[in-house]
Amino acid sequence: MIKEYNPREIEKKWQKYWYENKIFEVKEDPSKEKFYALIEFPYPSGNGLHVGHIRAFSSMEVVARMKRLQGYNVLFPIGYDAFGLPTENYALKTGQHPRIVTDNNIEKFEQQMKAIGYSFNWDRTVDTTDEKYYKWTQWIFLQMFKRGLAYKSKTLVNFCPDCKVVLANEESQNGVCDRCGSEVVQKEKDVWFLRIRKYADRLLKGLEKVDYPEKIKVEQKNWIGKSHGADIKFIVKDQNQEYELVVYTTRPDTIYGATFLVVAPEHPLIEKFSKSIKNIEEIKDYQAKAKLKKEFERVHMTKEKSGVKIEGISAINPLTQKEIPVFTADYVMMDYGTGAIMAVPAHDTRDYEFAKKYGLPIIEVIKGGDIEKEAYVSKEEGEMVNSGILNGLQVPEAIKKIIEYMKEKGIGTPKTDYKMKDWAFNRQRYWGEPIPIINCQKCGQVPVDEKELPLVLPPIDDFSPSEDGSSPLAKVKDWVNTVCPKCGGKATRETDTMPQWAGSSWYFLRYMSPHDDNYLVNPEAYKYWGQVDWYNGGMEHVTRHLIYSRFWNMFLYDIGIVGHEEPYARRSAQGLILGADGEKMSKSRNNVVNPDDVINEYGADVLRLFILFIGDYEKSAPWNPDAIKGCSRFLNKLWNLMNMIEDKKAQGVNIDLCIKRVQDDYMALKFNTAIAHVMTIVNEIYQRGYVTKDELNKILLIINPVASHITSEMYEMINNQKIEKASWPKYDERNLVQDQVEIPVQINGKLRSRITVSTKASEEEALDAAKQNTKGLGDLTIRKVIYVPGRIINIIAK
RNA sequence: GCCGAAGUGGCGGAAUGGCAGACGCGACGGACUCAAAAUCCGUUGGUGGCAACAUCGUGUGGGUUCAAGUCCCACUUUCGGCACCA
Repeated sequence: MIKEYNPREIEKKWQKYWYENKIFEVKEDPSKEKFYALIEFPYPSGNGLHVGHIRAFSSMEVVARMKRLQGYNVLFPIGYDAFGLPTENYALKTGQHPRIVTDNNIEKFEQQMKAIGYSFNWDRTVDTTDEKYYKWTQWIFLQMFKRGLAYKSKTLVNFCPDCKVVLANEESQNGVCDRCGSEVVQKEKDVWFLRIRKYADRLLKGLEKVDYPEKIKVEQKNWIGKSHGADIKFIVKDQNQEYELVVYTTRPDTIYGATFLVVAPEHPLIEKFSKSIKNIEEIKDYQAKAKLKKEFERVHMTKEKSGVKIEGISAINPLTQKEIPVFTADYVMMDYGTGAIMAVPAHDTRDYEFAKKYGLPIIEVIKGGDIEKEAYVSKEEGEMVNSGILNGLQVPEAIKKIIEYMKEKGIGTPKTDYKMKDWAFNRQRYWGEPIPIINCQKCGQVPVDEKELPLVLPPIDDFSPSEDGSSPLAKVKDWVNTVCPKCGGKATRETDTMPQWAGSSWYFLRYMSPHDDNYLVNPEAYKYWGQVDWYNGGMEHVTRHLIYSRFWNMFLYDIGIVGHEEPYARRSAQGLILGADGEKMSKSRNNVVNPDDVINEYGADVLRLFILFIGDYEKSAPWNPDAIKGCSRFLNKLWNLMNMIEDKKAQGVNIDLCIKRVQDDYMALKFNTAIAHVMTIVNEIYQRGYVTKDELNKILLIINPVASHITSEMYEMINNQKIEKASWPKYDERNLVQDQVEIPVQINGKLRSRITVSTKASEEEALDAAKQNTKGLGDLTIRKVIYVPGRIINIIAK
C-alpha cells in the first residue's frame, strides 16, 4: 500500500525544489522554439492575492506547463504594476513611505504565488516603481515628446475634490471618481497629453491581424469610435461682420434640412460676437450653468434638452442660402467634432427633441419615416426630397454627391473623426514616474538629458496633495528648482507624475531582458522572444490598458525598438469569480474568499484544479465552497491509482482520445471540460479495476499543468525520475475512433433502440442490425433511411 | 437608446445539426462504524408504470430539416460594454 496523499507535505517539497533549483528559468535558446505566455501583472495591493488573480494566472500557467512538456522554451514572467493611488493613500494613512508599503505588498504577493506553485520566471520579476525600470518609462516619454506626441494643453479636466487629482475620462465614468467614489467636478488645468489619436487608424487596422475574441475587438472599435463625415462651413454674421463657422456632421446629405445651428457653450464663437449678442447676459448665465454641471448630469440629462438662442446673430445655410438661427446648448460637446453642429431635426433624434421644445421648423429631406412622430435617422434607406440637387437620390448616393459638390464649391471637406480623445497623461500625486521635463522661462519645455535618467522621485515626508490640486512634488523646492539643460538658466521641474497606465504599457518588453541597463529591451533578446504569443487578462482592461500598450508598442515599432507592430498575437480574458451569493466579491458584501484558507484546508493543487473546473473560463462563475470537495476527492482518487498498477493489457479505456481532448481543450481555454475528461478516464479505470504504468504516466502528464505538485510526486514515486524530464504524451490517431460503436436507432426521428455496429458498416448492415434489435420495425413500410456511420440511423417509415 | 453575450436539472455546468443533461456538487439508498465524520458502492430531469417501457422536456411563439439546445425570423428576460459622439 502506498502512503496517504498529504498535500501539505508534497507541495512544500516541490515548491522548494522548483524555486531553489530554478527549474522554470529560461535563456534564449535558438535550438528550441519559443513560447511567450503573459498574464497581466498584478497591482500589489495590501489585500494580497484575490481568487480572481488565481483564475487569471492559472490559465497561462496551464498553457506554459503544457508547452514546456511539449518541448517549447517558455517565457512566463511575473512582475508588479506598483505605482498608484491605493498604495499612496495607504502610506498617507499609516505614515509609512510608499516604497516600504510597496515592498511589503510585493513580498506578500510573491509568497502567496509561490504557495500556489506557479511556474513563473522569478528571476525576471519586474517592478514598475524600480528606478531601473521607470528609467525606461521616462525614456519612452521623452522619445514621444521629441516627436511631438506629448504636449501640454489647457483643458477642462475631471477633478476629484477628494483625491485632489485630475482624472482621465476613463477614471471618472458616470461622473464619480473610480478610486474613491466622490463626485467629479470640472476644472481648468494645464496638463500633459499623448497624441494617441494620431494612432487611431492604425489601432483599428491592427485588430485585423491579431487573434482577439470578437467581443474585445468590438469594444476597442467602439472605444476608438471612428466616424466618417464632413466639415461644412456656415457663414455666421451680425450687422457688421461675418465669421466662418465650421460644423462637423456625418450626414452631409441632410444639409437641406438644417434649420438651425448649435454650438457648445464653450465655443469661441460666443466670445467673438459678444458685443453684438443682445442676450449676452442670458448666454453667460447658461455658460456658467453648463460649466458647473458635472459630466454625470450632462450625460444623464437626456430627458430634457436645454439651450439658449443667440440673439443678434444668424447663419446662412450654404445650400439653401436661407438665414437660420444659432443656438448654444450643452448637448453639443466642445471636444468632439468642431464643437458646433448643423441641426437637422427631421433626421436626428436630439435635434428633433430640441426643435420640438423650442418650436423650430422641421423639414423632411428623406422620405421613409413619419416626422410628425419622430426623427427618421436611417443612413441606408430613403429617397431625398426638398433637397435641390439631391432630389430623387437614395441616401448613400446623396452622401457621395453632396460631398463632391461641396468640395467643388469650397463649402465643405470630408473628414474622419474619433470618439477617442488624446490620453491625459498626468497625475498630481507622488507615487508615480516623474515626468522628465524642465520648464525654462527662456527655452520653454526642455527634456531632461537622457543620460540623467532615471529622474528619481525625491525623498519626501508629506505626500498629501495640495489644495489647488498640484502634486506633492511641488513642495520639494530643492528638487523643483534646477537649471535649464539648454541655456543653463534658472528653471523648474515638471511636478506632475505619470498615470498608472504608463508603466504597464511596455512591461512585456522588459521581461525579455529585465537586467539589461543599456537597453529598454535587448535587441538579441527581442529577436528571440519577439511577440507575446498569448496574453490573458481581465475584460476591464481591454479598452484602456490594452489600447494604451498597443499604442506604445506601435510607437516603439516606429522608432525601431521593436519588430512587431502588434505586441500580442493572441489575447483572452477570464470571467469574474463571484461570491457564493452570486454577487461580485466585495468587502462590504462580506463574500470575499481568501485563497490562503483554501490552500490551508485542501492544498494548492485543489485550489488550482477547482478554480479551473468552476465553469466556462470566459464567463463569470460563483464560488461554490461545496464543489471544492469534489476536486479534493478527485486528487485522492488519482493518488490511489498507484495502488492499482498492474502489468496487464491496456484495453477498454481510450487514453489516446483523452490526451487529444485535454490538449485541445487547454488551448481553447476549456479547462473545465479538460479536467472533466481526466476525471472520466480515472472513473473508467476504477471501473476496470487496474491501471497500466504507461496509462498512469500519461494521465499524470496531461493533468500536470493543472495539479502540478501531486503529479510531480507521483511521477517520481513511480518512475524514480522528475516529471519535467518527460515529454507530453503523443496520441495514436488510429485509436481516436473506436471500431465498434453503439449508435441510436430512430424511427421517424424518435429514439427506439440502440445497436452496436462497426463505424465502417454499410447502410444495409446497419439497417439489418436495426431490424433485429428494434421491436415492430419489421412490420413497417420503410420509405427512407438516413444513416450517418458511427453516429445515427434514422428510419422514416409508416 | 445603440452594440455585444447569454437563458439547459435542486446548483456549477457538458453537448462538429445526430442518444440532451458529460464531469462535479447536492440529495436519496447502501457498506464500513458502538455512533458520527471521512471514505467507498449504487440511484438521481419531470410524469405514469412492479417492470420492460411510454410520455413530456433546453426562456416564449413561429419556421427550415429525416433530425434543432444548436440554423432562420419575431418576442422576452438577464448580464456586460458604450452612451446627447452630431
